[in-house]
Amino acid sequence: MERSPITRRSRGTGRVRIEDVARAAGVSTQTVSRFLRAPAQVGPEASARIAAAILEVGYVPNLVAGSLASNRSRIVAIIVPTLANPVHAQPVQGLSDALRPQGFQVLVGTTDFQAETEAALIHAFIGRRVDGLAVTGGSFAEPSRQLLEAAGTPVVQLWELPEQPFDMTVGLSNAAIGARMAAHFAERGYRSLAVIGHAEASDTRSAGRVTGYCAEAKRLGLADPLVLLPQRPMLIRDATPLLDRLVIQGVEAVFCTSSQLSVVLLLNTRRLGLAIPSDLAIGGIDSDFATLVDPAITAIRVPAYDVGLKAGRLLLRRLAGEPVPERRIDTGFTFIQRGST
Amino acid sequence: MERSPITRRSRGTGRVRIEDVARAAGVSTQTVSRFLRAPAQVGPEASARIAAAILEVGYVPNLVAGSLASNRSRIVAIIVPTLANPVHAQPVQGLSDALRPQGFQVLVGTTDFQAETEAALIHAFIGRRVDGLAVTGGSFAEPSRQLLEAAGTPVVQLWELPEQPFDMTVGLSNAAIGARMAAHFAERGYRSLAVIGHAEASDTRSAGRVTGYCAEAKRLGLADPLVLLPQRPMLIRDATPLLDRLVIQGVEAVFCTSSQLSVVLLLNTRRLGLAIPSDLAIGGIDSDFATLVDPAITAIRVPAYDVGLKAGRLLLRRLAGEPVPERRIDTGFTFIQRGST
DNA sequence: TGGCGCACTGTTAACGCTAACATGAAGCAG
DNA sequence: CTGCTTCATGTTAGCGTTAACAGTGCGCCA
Repeated sequence: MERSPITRRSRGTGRVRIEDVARAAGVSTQTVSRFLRAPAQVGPEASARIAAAILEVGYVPNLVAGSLASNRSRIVAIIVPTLANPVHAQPVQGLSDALRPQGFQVLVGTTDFQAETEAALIHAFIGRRVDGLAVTGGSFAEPSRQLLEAAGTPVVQLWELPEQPFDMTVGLSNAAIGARMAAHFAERGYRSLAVIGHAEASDTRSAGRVTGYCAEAKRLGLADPLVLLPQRPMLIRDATPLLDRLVIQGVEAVFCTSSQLSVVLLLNTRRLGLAIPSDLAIGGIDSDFATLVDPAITAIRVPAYDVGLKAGRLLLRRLAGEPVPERRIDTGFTFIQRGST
Repeated sequence: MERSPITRRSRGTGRVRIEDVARAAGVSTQTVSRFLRAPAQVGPEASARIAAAILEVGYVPNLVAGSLASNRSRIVAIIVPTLANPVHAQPVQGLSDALRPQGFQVLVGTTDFQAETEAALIHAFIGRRVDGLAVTGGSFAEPSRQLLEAAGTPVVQLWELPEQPFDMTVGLSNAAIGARMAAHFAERGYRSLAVIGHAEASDTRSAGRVTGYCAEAKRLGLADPLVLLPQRPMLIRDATPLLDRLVIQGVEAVFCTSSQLSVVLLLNTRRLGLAIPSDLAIGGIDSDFATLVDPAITAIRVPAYDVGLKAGRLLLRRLAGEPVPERRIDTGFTFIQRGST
């Protein structure tokens, strides 16, 4: 069985390689590689010739090959439920801004709130050998945990502050948000409180806010707040019955745990002839529209951009091999008093 | 110069490789590779043993190595100005949804409207050997064009409809949007029109809408609309002087070229005692809040999600080697009449 | 003057996968 | 039974880079 000598078709991509640069500059490929990754290690004449050669031949380094050889991809992935909601899109922006200066790129995956999609994304991202991963929410399924542990990929959870994070976490306390609003209402002299949350059990964020709000009301000696949990997302026509209910119950101040809710509510008070805040005080979560309505809405601003930014910085520190003393970062939140309370 | 035999430290990552699966299943690595990429080519017994072996040894394919060998990364990149604005975040979601089922991942880059950042991102993405690229807006700088042409990467431009796209494009005509609103106003009997746009020259979107609006007004024999181009982004306190101006000039209907603008304007009409639409009709661009105000705002909905989705499908067709007859896709837009006109 | 360290550059062998080609067995028409 | 095709699988040689190691030459100090 004689084998014919190399007649095999070349697999080359025809693109400029590091070798072409090396030849044009009269150095070895390794020197070119060093020039790109650690310029300080390369002498001035060689640097000048390499820089010229790169422009001359039009070289764009193949980062895929580099990743394979170095076992570092310089890619960080982020998993969010959806990009349609700015509260989830902003952390992606923050992460991207933190990482870009260091030459990292961001892979995004959206789950549409499906746990199995999240698991599939984690699998795919580990396959891509991402250097780090940011995941919205607090809990992964067991196979994902094992996968991540086996891969040793640094992971940051976003928005949650579990006592024992899986690896690292950046978030804030929703209970503290609720408590802060309750304390504000108490301070302003409102005695009869209510809160409108979200019925879906998976929305732990809203649930935490409701819990913190009620706990603080109790601690301050107020009556138990009226807790309303509409089933559906809030629409404009749902506002009137809700408001009726609040008025009938003699509620003086209401906290809406989502940003849209407070705006919808406020826009509908006028129809019922309610004066804000004298007949009813409204507190909510901040958004662009909280300041557009009249009166502007007292609100708590959650630092969505910061969550991503700080997650990115945490990952960078870890990837640089620096110690990360604080594996659990509380971003806090901002309370903004406006006319509605 | 005798060289000592292999004492070199292994560079292996210690992770499970395709070879481990092959050994456990009693087949060659190539068969495992085929099982993963083209299962139909692998016999049933071998398939069963490979599937079992993968679970047994906990194999996660290294897609970086695969990309290098096959020269296909199964990554598509998208460049947007910012993710803070839903109109730009939505196409990312659409692209992601179109590509995920086919095993593609999405790399996002944000430019913050800086041309040089865009160029740097394009360079980095080509270095990553992305299989396709979606870019917001119509024009790249010359070095980027050359880079993209040399790399042969399929490119979709988003939001624009140039006569001669660089490669492919998915967008809509802003002039048509303006014209549609002008036609609507004319049809409803409004004779004295105005438009509030955006002064920044880089905002070609707003400029196109203004142009189309005025052209259609002229075509319909109406007087030239009053064109207002506020310098700053619209704040609540800017609304009153603008409204004053509209009233003084006897304007009957105004078109706001951005979504927030129309809401701000409408929310401020009440203070001035203006009745909508009898004293002033307001048309705008759709957003969540267009239906929350009273009256709800007649608006044009731009299909941001669809722009990304269709861009993704276009790229997929191209990457599958299918012919792409329509390199220029007009997504159109939706006109929604509500109470404000 | 010799020895040592430092700065710079070069050589070799992976990294983990897949394209291209090869092989062998089975099917099948003539 | 021959020659041809098809199917399933194996073998070989990269893909383009970087880690690890090996010089080489120079300056500096004892």
